[in-house]
Amino acid sequence: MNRPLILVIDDDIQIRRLLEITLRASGYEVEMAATGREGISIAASIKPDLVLLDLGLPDKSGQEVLREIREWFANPILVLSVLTGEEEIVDALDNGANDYLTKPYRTGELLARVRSLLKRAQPVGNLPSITSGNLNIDLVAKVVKNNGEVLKLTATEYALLVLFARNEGRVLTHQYLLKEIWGPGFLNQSQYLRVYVAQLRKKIEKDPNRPEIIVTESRVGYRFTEGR
Amino acid sequence: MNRPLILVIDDDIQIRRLLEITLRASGYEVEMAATGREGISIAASIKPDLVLLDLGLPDKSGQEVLREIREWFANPILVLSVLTGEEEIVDALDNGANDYLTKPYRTGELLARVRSLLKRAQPVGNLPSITSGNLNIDLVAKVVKNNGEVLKLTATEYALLVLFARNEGRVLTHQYLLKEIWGPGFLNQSQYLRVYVAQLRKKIEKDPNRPEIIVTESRVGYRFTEGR
DNA sequence: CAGCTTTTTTATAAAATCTTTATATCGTAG
DNA sequence: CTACGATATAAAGATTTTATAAAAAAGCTG
Repeated sequence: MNRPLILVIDDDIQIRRLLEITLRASGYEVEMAATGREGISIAASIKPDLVLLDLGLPDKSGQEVLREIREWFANPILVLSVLTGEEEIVDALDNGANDYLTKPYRTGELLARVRSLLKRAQPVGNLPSITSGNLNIDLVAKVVKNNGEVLKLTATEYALLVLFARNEGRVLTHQYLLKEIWGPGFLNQSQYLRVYVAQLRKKIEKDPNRPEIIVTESRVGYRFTEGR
Repeated sequence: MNRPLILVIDDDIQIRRLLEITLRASGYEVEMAATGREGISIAASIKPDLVLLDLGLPDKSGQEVLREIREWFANPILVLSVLTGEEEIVDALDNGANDYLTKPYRTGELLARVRSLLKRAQPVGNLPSITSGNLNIDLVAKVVKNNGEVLKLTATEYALLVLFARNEGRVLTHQYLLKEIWGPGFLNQSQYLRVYVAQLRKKIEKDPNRPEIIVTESRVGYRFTEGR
């Protein structure tokens, strides 16, 4: 394989230069972008193996850039953030960042993270089916089976279940779920979620009163887990 | 790895000499600076593994030096202060110091702190996860494990634990913790902090009555440490 | 349009979490 | 030793969040 191609999106020319030197010295191809907008368009044209994104961008908020790139970009994204940005980092991870570093950071650590991210083989979310515990979701036929028995789900229930199953083990926030299923205009309609989660539980849980598959994370969201 | 390089910034020649001897005898490289300005420029050129900074400097206030160095310097900074400087210490920690010692201090303690700060040269966690002692925090899934066993934490407990873990070894002031977790309007609600620290201890400490992971720094804050 | 399904809204009980209070404990200064 | 300020902790009280059924509205389909 060729030398991996890394796209650096950072508005600070100093940092950009430093990163370029460091990364090239470690055997990577490097491309640069100074703004979020530029970054998005370059990423689209060169398809880098990894994106290094500084969250403190001037034109678009780094989070927005992240979300936008993530819509079609599957390779790892490593974000840089200032030390104080606790919240920011959590948001970034929610928005699809694979890893993060806080500035100031050590060069060795940066390189190690980059290596580790690149090594990780693309899982690629294009599976024809998802199986988790007793549940099997055929994404092509759009059929869900529980212990081999076909479940009757409405379109919304199905979309929600697929979203959960694709993110097994991790907490999905109310916001995220609402945005993905109903759209960004529904961020405060958490009641929808409660209703649909209850319906799903009624159909997939052994004992809907003591849910084990879709677990509540109070004040945060829900977590889908199967197989302990 | 080489012998760690320590930069001592102190205006008192007596103390400087003493520190130099002590540190060299323990196997460290040592550089000296007598003023804040000098300290900054030396630090910039030699990139020490640790900075030992006396807050009572003549030319610039120690706090200023601290802030300035912290803009680009990522390695640990240990500050020295006189016993009465309660306020001073809190400021220093908020300005990015990793740890502090009050004069007069015992040599053994100084060396222990130095060792502990240096040891924490990130071995690089793989994914966005933090591991510290028996604790493992998966920031993506938002799962905390203690000896492999999943802990049930509320959102606030989780946020607090993450904040601690991301600043391992470092004293976090009450103010800082309150501001980060509850917001700037809660700076005087230190009781919240006590309650939640107690709850966390109950969940992660072997013996909550003799906490080893979240340690109280009376009148200042708390320190999260694992591995001594 | 009539009948069926699905989504959205409403209502209410139950659960979980946060906040406050009360009391005990600890450590230090005098 | 005593008193005081700071800390620890349980537990009560208040508030928010969640679960669920069921009614109302909206969509579909033939």
